[in-house]
Amino acid sequence: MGAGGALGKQPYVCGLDAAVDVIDGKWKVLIIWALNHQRCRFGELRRLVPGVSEKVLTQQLRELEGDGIVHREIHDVKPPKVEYSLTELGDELNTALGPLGAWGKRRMAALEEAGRG
Amino acid sequence: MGAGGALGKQPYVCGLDAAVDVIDGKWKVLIIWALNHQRCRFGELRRLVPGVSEKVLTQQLRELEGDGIVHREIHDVKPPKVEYSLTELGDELNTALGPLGAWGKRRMAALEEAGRG
DNA sequence: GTGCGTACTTACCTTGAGGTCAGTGGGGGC
DNA sequence: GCCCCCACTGACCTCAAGGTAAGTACGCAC
Repeated sequence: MGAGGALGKQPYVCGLDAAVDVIDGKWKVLIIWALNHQRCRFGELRRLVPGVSEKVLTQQLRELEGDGIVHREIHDVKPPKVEYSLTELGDELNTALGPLGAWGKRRMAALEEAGRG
Repeated sequence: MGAGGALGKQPYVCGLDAAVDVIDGKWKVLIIWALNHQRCRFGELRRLVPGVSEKVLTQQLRELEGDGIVHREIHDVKPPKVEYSLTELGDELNTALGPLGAWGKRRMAALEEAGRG
């Protein structure tokens, strides 16, 4: 799908379309979710988002950065140190994702309920 | 990506994860968005979601149906007639998508603003 | 009788997102 | 001396989502 970083496809049919374009990428919501709770170093994110490869993590972080969702801060020190955090825009995105997350949580509960029978 | 209809991947890391799993599929948000405004026949949806092929429309509608988002009603008449509409769950999903759509709309406006300079 | 519209299904093919793995260049632990 | 950790980058490969095109069975219009 069009996980294209800044200005993925365009033109968008509607706002949802534009939002999904930013979200699009296997790990992006998880990354955003992780960054909502704390600013993180690369390695921390890697651990917080179980399953991502380093390549794809870097890639999706760059795309989120290009879309103005994530801020990247490089500390030029002996062992490299890079910190990621949400921008204000990213924070707003996260807030907008809140209801969706709540809906999903209800679905998870319903699914589990059904699973147990 | 894992556009797997009912129970796409599981287990989910969080609610967002579970929600995105349902949404996942190139045209699904557009389909849901279209169905929010009106119940539609297959051909109508085809026209409302510009760019989908018949195959993929059918496919994603079936997945949404499997996830309990969309209701499919077959009228057994001379020229086939099938109507699609949102279930209550689907309606809730759509509501949950509202803030995200609003966020995307703001982004579209900002993008356009930047585009004009 | 040719063609369009309805709602699909099926076979085949392309594309690119994501996975795997190896390399980089220093620092610190044992 | 060896290996891990930091934060990446680049080459290569896979796989499945999605695109394309054709077929189905029926009715109506012209």
